[in-house]
Amino acid sequence: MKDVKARTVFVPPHRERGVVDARIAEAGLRSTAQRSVVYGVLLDHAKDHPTADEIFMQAKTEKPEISMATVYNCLDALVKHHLVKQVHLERAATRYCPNMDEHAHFLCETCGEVWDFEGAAKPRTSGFRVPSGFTVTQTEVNMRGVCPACAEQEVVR
Amino acid sequence: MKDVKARTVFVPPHRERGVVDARIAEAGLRSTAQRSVVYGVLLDHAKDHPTADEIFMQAKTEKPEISMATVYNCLDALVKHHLVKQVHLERAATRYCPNMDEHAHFLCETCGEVWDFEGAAKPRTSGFRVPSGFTVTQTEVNMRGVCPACAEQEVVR
DNA sequence: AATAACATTTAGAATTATTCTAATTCAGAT
DNA sequence: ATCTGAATTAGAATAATTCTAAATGTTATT
Repeated sequence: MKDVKARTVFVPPHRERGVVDARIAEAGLRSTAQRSVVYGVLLDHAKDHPTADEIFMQAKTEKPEISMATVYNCLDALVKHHLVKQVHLERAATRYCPNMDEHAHFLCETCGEVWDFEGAAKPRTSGFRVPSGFTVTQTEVNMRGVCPACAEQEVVR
Repeated sequence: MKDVKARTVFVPPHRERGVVDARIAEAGLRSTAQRSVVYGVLLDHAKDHPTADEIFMQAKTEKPEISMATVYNCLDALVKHHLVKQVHLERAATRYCPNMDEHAHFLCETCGEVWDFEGAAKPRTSGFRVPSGFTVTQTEVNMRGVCPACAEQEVVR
């Protein structure tokens, strides 16, 4: 009874079998089931900038045995191998972002949501005086303000 | 016995009696002894980007009754009134910076120290596509890499 | 296929940072 | 001097993250 008919599930292109694993391997990481799930979850929720806890909960639906410690381990490995960025916007849980293109993060101070703003050339130390002797390997730009939806609410109120 | 001779203590200009309180009041904050100490400590250690805990320990030497909760309250008030910036560089304790001039923060990934890099015009959304409807009130630029001292060590090793 | 060597995962405890609570004290206006 | 709301306090509570030691999985070698 090998070919029980599987329910048809839409698999988005970035989650196709092997694609995620291949990217992990390319980055020089041993690809394990857990890393694959964690990275996959992040790719699915690229716009959401989820926290470790949110990733954990989602990962559990795909792999119920996964533990929180593993989620942290995986995230650390992914960060170290430049597949994922940590985003520190608030005095709250760290968020994770798999979009490695140059972009800024915008935090709406009213609703707490986070957006990506695209832009700019790669090594943007531009505009700042980097003293000689310092090597800059990464730059992060965080903005805060009010998003359109919240601005709308203000007007109504 | 009113005029016991006080030991002569050097008071740096930014800590002169009243100056700190005046700044707090100007910012629209009620000036209390605790806020004054917390802000004063920050001004003394502007280059250190101390954590709440470090500020607490230093503040205690000036005002032993102060509590950690008050340090957090004060810092929140100072941040809200734009006398101090929160700096979120790592997955560690939030740091605080009383330098409100436009500048970037640089974290040395080897030794963990933080520097200020001066620069740039005020509302620097420059280089990023801010979608219409978003209002940006603040921008924070964080860089990471290796500081000169640590680079030196590398070479020697 | 079995083995060795090593990396990864796991559950749960431990630690650290931050927030909350309720009682007390204080600052500024009257 | 008194009043009122805001600020402070100690300590408990919560939340995020790290640590630990045992178990499991992976890869290279036979």
